[in-house]
Amino acid sequence: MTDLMLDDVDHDLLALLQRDASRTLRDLGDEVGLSPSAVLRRVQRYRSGGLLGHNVAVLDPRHVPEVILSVCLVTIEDDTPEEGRRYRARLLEAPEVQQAYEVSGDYDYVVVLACVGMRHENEVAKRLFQQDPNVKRYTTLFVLDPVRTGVALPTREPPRGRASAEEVRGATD
Amino acid sequence: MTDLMLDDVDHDLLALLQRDASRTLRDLGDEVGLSPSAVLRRVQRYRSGGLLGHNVAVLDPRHVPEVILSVCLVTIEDDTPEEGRRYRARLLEAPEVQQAYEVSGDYDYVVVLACVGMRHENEVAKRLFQQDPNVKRYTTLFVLDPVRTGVALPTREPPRGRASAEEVRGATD
DNA sequence: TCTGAAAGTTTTCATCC
DNA sequence: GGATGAAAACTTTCAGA
Repeated sequence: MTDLMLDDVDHDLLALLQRDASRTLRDLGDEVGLSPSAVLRRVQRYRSGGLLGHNVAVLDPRHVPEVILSVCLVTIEDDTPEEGRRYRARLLEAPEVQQAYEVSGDYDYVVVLACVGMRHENEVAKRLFQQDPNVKRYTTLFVLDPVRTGVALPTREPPRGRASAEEVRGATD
Repeated sequence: MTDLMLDDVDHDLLALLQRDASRTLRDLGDEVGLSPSAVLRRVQRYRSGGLLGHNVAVLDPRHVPEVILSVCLVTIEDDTPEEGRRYRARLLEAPEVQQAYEVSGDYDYVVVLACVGMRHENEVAKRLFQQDPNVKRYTTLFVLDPVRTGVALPTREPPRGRASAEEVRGATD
């Protein structure tokens, strides 16, 4: 799939949608200088190009009772492509894996778990890390404060200067 | 603020909204066995209780040209409450900080950066980590593969069994 | 607290620029 | 590509149970 060509209005729209996807087409159009239907056409283009996925509701982790976030740093035993593929499949099977990244550097995977209560957290960590034949070692960092959570991505390097600082800020500040 | 009381329907609705917040009230109501207006009343309750925040559009990082995700493990110099507060404020000023967690264990903060191109990444890491007076040391783990990204939270411990495995899965699988 | 219907908006699409 | 306007669909409110 070839990358979509994005102009300035596209970058602005994508930043706005990542902050609040519930705004109306008219509202968005007013902000970027387009009619509602022109906004819709662009949004449909992002979707069919695979750039824009679903809209999701964001919960505030501080308001979910007993929620425990933890960051697990994982070193795996056997880094063949095939074993890697299988390990990633096991991670994806677990709904508690909120995020998983294959990384370069001192570890092989960074996995963020979202669990309800310590019992749950331990059970999941045991299954995914302690008992997994492909994990050499791992460390758990428990989250004391989720300073910021979000999945907003910049679509271009922000211009230097204060005016653009808000552009890609996540929705859960 | 006191926690909201959530029944089974609430847990189901919250899981559905975290997967796809664009579904209609009628559609959601059909799935959980309520009328559209009953669903609306519950959603409004989550919002006013602070549990449910904005809806956000999720981009696929693999489709954003030049996007670089990196996980930075940070050890800080001076862990007084006041210095910690100031450091978190500096992190929150940077739009490139997609996620930041204060953690217990081998490091003090885990920071996920989302940047456009290596030049941008280096510039941000220099500012937030190398040049920050409160950072003792840090390591950068570059993301080779974003196996899963998302912010879905479970609101209750999932029952054991295959039926519930999809319940809280993120929207970007 | 729910249902069901009415009123007000929004999304969507055909058409023209 | 974008604007306009009409039709369809959705959200929101409220009366009644």
